[in-house]
Amino acid sequence: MELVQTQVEALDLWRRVTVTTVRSDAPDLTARQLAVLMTVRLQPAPHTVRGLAAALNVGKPAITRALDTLTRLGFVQRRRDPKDGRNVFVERTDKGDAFLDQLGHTILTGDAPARPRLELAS
Amino acid sequence: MELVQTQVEALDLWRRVTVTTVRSDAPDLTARQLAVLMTVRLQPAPHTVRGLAAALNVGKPAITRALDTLTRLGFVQRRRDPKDGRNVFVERTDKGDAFLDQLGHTILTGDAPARPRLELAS
DNA sequence: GCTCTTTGTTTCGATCTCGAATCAATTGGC
DNA sequence: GCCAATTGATTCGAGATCGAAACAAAGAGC
Repeated sequence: MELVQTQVEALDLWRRVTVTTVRSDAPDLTARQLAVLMTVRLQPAPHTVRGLAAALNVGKPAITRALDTLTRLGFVQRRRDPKDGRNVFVERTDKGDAFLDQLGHTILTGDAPARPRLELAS
Repeated sequence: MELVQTQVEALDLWRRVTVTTVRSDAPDLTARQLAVLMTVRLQPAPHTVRGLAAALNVGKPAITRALDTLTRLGFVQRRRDPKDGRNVFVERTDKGDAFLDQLGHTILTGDAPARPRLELAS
């Protein structure tokens, strides 16, 4: 059960996932924002603004702005380094993890995200 | 040789490709722009503004703007329907195909795009 | 021929992002 | 203690994008 073998299959997988995210009501993240979010989730901690800027080859202000957006969405959180007050650690959140889990599910299965429409029902 | 099996592997594949595109000097396309470009490339022709808007579940002005950007980049081209002057067909270009081929290569291999830095050398 | 419908584009104000430069806060060297 | 270096945030003007509404052009129906 191979998910992708050829280049066309790889591109079509990317297309299906991209179209699904565009169609969904989930927030449309920039490539940079998504790269930050996934790096924080999948790469070993700790993550600093400087480190993320170096990893993504962009300026620090770009990281700060991406973190502003991701924090506003509740997908990551900032925490001051108690040892060195200049550093800011970027940490995962449950909401960010849920967003990425949904994306992973879409990549694997091609399904649109299960709609959390009834969250107020309980 | 399975490329992705688990959700974490799928997400990490997405992360590597996203980070590679962010780091590269290739134009950063919006998710919508990329969805339009891939749909034009991978789905059967013809493609109209209205059809793309329906497929991606966005308004027609959003498609027009995405086409403006993609046309400016030379990644797609517009052509009037000779049979019905109201329709605009969106067609592939060599440059758009090359961009997507590079993306497909990155997805399959994880490699950064081969730099076309020496194109003036010949 | 005239009107209604369809298709794609443009305008509008608001919001967001960008890179470069500047700023504020903290730490380290001496 | 004091000054330079480091880190992250902020400002600035320019440019891009957004959704909704208004618009222009072409075709369809009668």
